[in-house]
Amino acid sequence: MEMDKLVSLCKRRGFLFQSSEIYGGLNGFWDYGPLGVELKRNVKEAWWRDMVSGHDDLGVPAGAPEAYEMVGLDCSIIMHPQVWKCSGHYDLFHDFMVDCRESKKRYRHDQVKGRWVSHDGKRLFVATAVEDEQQRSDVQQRALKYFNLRGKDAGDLTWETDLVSLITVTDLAQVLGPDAKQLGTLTPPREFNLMFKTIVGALGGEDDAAFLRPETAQGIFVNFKNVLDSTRVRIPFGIAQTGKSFRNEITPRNFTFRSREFEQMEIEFFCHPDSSFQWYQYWRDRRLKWYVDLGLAGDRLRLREHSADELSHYSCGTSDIEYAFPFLNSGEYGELEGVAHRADFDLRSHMEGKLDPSTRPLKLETGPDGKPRWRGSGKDLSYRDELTNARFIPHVIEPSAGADRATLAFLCEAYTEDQAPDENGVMQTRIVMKLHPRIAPIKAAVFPLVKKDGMPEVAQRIYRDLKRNFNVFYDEKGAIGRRYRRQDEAGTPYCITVDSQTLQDQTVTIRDRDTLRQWRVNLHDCVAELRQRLSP
RNA sequence: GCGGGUGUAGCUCAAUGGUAGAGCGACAGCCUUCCAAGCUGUACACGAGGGUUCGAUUCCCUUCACCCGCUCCA
Repeated sequence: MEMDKLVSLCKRRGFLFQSSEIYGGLNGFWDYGPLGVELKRNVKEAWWRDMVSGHDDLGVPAGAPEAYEMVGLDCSIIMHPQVWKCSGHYDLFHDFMVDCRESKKRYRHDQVKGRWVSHDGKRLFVATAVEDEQQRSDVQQRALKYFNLRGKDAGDLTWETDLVSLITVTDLAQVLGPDAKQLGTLTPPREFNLMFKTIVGALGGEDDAAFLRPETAQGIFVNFKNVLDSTRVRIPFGIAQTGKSFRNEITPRNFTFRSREFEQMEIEFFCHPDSSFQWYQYWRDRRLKWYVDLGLAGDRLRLREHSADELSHYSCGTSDIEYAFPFLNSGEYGELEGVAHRADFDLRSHMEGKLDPSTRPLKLETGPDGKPRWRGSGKDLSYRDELTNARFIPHVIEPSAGADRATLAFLCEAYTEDQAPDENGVMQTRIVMKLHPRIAPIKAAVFPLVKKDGMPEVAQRIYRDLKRNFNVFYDEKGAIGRRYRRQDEAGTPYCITVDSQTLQDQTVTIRDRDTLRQWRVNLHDCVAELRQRLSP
């Protein structure tokens, strides 16, 4: 499937529009149209129902170590700035970058290392961005090459310093960039604010800076104690939240896949450290199955377990649920959801202060003065087992899904072109969105076969009956075939048609979107018929 | 952020330094007894800003957006 066909259909039928389109659009922002908003709401509602409100707190789900509870939360988008300092986002999202005008490459300012060297009265800083062990040899080779010397002449070079960070260099004109052949090709370091900054208070200045959340998860961690104190939940349990998050992506791309404003569906699942790996496996498999059950079956969906060197030091497992989006190259997958074992990193960070994720066991990150880089809340976020009186900091499993990415994947998977006969029996190309009935924006359309003989009146009564239960659509205009095809493009799974036989025996036809099969049911049974077919 | 490409009606596309045309779609009406192209009619567009010019949708510059590649991000 070519992506532009789907993009065109989304625009044409009102699934997705570019944000602020009449003003030329805004990079990285998208709007959901009348069909799109129904689809995305259905995706979020299916997630909430399947994970939270419909969860059976008493039973042990297949694959789970034991029964568990689920509760929800909806926290503010703007939180105390200290939240992001302790979570690590503040440091991580404020990188300084330098670009190379010659090689067109971009580097993190603090990660570029190099040495001052001089030869024949010329002095320069040879920079490198290769891995630690190879930095010295890379610097030497490139210095020799620059001065047009052979390897055996390495002794002619005068090294003024050992490897130092590019941060220490003020005059970029004397720098040989990591992939450059000429001097002075690096731009001055520029700050990348990956968190959206805003001001709290009408008279606020820089001291009142706050951030739009880059993830919903931190709101759950900072409310962990509130939930414990107000709900009687006991470990193991999960807190779920859906909501908007914001990241100032450098390169928004690929339709809605990488947006600057996006919606997440996240669970933080709190459990005992001893059973955390079993819970990680449960959530990984459970979340994959959710996508399969809603229609993402097949090769385009996969679970990818992160390799050991990809994992954070504190994590003993992370998996991505990925989908082979049509805009990616063959063999490439895009992340729909990450299921991460986060151990006690987050709760401890909000207690003690920002932890250094590269330490094991985790230690507080300290500044140049030896004091904590960012102070935590100082509140006790440990958990006391009321049966054993044991006190511990829970470990966390985090299934973090993108609502817009899931919605986009469902759209991509649903887009189908097949052949269907026209009124003369000639096969015509048909565009049909084969969305799972649970997430389809319109559940059924009701038509009178023709606009006369009392058929519209009967069809309207059926429409009103159904409308109390489902989002259904009534249409009496034009040829019946055209009305069917319109609903195919909207992804409506069923069409109910009143014909002349209805007037005799009170039955109507129901047409299946995917098979084009039709069968008759009594018009009073339409609600029951649909309910049975739309239930999870 | 860099390089390349693209921007004309809701969608897909055309033409032109002298005031834009088609197909599909939409709407109104007619006709239609089950899978889009039967008839009549209607509405709707040169992404934005500036420049050159008597005159710019067309040429130039800037900008915005989208696509491809790199980079980046996770």
